[in-house]
Amino acid sequence: MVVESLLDIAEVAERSGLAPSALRFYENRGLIASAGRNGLRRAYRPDVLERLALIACARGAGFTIAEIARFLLATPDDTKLRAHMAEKASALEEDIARLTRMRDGLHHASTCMHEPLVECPDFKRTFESSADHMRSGTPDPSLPN
Amino acid sequence: MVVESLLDIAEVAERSGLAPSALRFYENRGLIASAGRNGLRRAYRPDVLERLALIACARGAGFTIAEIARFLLATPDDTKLRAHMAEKASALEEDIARLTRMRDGLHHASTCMHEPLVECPDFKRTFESSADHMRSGTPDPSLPN
DNA sequence: CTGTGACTTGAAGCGCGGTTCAAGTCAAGG
DNA sequence: CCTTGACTTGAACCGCGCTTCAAGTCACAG
Repeated sequence: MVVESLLDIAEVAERSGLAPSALRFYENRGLIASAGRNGLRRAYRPDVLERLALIACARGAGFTIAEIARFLLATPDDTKLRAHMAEKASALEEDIARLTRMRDGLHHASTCMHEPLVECPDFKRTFESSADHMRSGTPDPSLPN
Repeated sequence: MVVESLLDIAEVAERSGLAPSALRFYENRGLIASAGRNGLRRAYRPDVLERLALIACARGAGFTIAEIARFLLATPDDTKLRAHMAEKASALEEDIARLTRMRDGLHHASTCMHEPLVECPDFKRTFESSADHMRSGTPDPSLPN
């Protein structure tokens, strides 16, 4: 018999809302580890759920599986990784700003009466700064041929 | 002869920062329209740049190409779509909250001295509410790239 | 007329994040 | 013993958002 306090993969799947295939996939990629087997079945320590919550959040924040794997191995002396994290944090800052603008734009869009919607000046204004970012580094000043 | 004020695909590509292949792809999917040809070459009206900014923003906010296509066809009487937009707006609200939490977590992580980082209680606390969200079952949204 | 060279097309390929599938293994039950 | 049924594996496949490729077409220079 195997230790009792461990969770079967099926149970972890149910409680985490992830498919068993996803759990195996994560294990394969080094995001989680199984603590043993019960016959063929993977058995996980309960704290895997906590880790899965973290992974879900990171995924939601746009991190790739590979990045998350690296972050999970972090130790205090890994200064490179720390720098990387700080970098990511400020990237998130920008993402948050973008999403906020988008939210406001959508909010307006859902009640605006312009036809078509795309031509609504208020709606357009939402994206002015994004357009600026696009124009960074354009050598050509004038339009017509 | 073709109208003069139009932009060649190459110019649009340069000014938008997108690859020509991406522009063709978008056109193929109905996100943008070319206003004519100059020989074989697509010619775009200048306002396509504005639209591309909008598309970039929407993409960044996690909308799929197909969704964006639908949104761009919106008219004021399309109440279904309006509802959909409002829905998306509040989904963004959640995304923003999640990203904010993640940013704070990363911020702390980049200076925390726990070994391993994953065991830091402060860091963990960042994800408590996410864990709750897992138990209530959620069809995980995903962000790009 | 013949390059040249940037475009055109549709189709195939890629990286990501998984899911699905075929085939195999195990523990328990009859 | 044999069956059942949930798991195991590696490999193939999927949808997305493009990119790349092969082959073709065009305008213009010489």
